[in-house]
Amino acid sequence: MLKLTRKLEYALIALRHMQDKGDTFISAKEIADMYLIPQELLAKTLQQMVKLNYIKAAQGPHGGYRVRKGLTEISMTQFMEDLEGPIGIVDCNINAECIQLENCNIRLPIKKINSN
Amino acid sequence: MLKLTRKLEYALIALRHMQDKGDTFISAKEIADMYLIPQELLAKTLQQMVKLNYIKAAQGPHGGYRVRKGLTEISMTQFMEDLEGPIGIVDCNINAECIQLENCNIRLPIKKINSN
DNA sequence: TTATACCCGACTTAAATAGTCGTATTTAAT
DNA sequence: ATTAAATACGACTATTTAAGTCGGGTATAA
Repeated sequence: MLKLTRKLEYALIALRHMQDKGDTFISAKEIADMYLIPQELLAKTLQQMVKLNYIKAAQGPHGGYRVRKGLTEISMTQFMEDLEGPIGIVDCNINAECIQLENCNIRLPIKKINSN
Repeated sequence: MLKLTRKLEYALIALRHMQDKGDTFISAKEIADMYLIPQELLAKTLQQMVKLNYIKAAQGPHGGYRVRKGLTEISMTQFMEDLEGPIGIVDCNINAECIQLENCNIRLPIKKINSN
């Protein structure tokens, strides 16, 4: 069982909920209450999703969030990476600081796996 | 970039090293020194791998570890799960305690993803 | 009998996730 | 104008998980 982070889980729940509601703006509070999610945390996540242009926000009373118009399919992997940063099989390819570059015997195999 | 845990990384390095050495027993210390890995941690991981029957151990002087005879291909996913426990996309299917069972709107979608 | 190495559990430290709080800003409604 | 409901955002704390350490035990070759 690959563990989704809570954040991601909340994001998915909220996203789905918003999709069901169409154009209507839904407040973070409303979603948090409905699914028993910590409101502040959800709010922060939603704000992040706004920046990522997955959803739109409206401020003020009766404000809230709704999915961005034109958003149809979301790639799960993309969504995960957007919210949590890059996912891959070890960062030894990026991390040039690795002290065992010379010795490392798994770089090539890993590289192959990563590109799959 | 999916992050491997260090443990897994160390396990792979060690495994590969042992593969190169064939039948010869290699001590945890030797591997740890060569790849600058914390010895105790590596040792524990190797012990785990023994239990999982990936490798064999020999005690006493000139003892150490070598890959189990007959071990040819290793499934990466299997290996990961063996060392780190089950990997999946959220444990809401297992976790019957979940307080939002009723409301949850992502269970079915997740279920689909998990089985992929 | 000694030194080397595995075995194993308990412990500590460090890092990442999760969650909270305070304050500012926007805006609809009165 | 004022108020109340909402987002925006950064700083903080708490919790959980991963990483690493330590101490005592057992096996065995020399």
